Amino acid sequence: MSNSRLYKGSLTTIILKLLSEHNKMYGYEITQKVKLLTNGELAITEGALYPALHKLEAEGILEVEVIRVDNRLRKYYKLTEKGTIETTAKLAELAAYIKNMQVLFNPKFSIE
Amino acid sequence: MSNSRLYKGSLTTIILKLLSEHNKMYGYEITQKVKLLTNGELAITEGALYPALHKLEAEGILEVEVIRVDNRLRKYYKLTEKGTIETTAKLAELAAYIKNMQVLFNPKFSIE
DNA sequence: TTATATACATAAAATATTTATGTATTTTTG
DNA sequence: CAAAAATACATAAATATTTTATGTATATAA
Repeated sequence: MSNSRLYKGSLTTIILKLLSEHNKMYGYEITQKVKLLTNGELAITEGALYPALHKLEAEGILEVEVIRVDNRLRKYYKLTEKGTIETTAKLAELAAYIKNMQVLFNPKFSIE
Repeated sequence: MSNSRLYKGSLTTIILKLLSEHNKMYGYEITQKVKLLTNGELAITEGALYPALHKLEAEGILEVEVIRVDNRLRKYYKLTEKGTIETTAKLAELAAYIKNMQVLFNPKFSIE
């Protein structure tokens, strides 16, 4: 996911956000969408993505639908009801993270 | 560091940024400063902090000065010349991370 | 026809962090 | 005054996430 360690911990949030916007997506599609949106700067590795999707499915956050297209399999994932709630929570966490990084990196001047 | 996984990978960047502003700080002081700035939302655990400081010292990014205050030890860390360069790189990485999260999530956020 | 793109998968290794301890001194509180 | 909390360091086992390295197979582009 880029040589920067900052992305660690962001993968689940990114997946859920994309699925909240696109209704259903399959794994490969997610990698391409992220690459496209970030101009190739962020490339999700398959070794990280697929286990993450399987975990979210096992937790009941995503549900899967397998479709055969041109003799190749696609596993479409979409948010469950629980997943929609979880996405809201993850977005709140991201907002809190950003807020805290903001105060750490844009410190207002202090008297000492 | 909070129950949110998003902070994973941010610790080194936070340490370097604080040291670039405060010249020298000791470990416990860093934990308190972060807690104060984030209103207690982000608490750096000692189990994460001390190994991170030792690693940065071993890499020549930080140098240490041990001082005895009231019969208790303090290990003051400050950026080396290499550490100052590394901090610039880390801040650039943070800017890139934020830019990419921005296009993925569209929040308003800037370092400057 | 060969390389690349599409599409999934897993396992070993690396990395970072949490959780759980540990030591020891100083300060605050009941 | 005794107990608890705060200050200040440290490490080790467990956990979680990601990278790196493979693997399978089909479709399309060069």
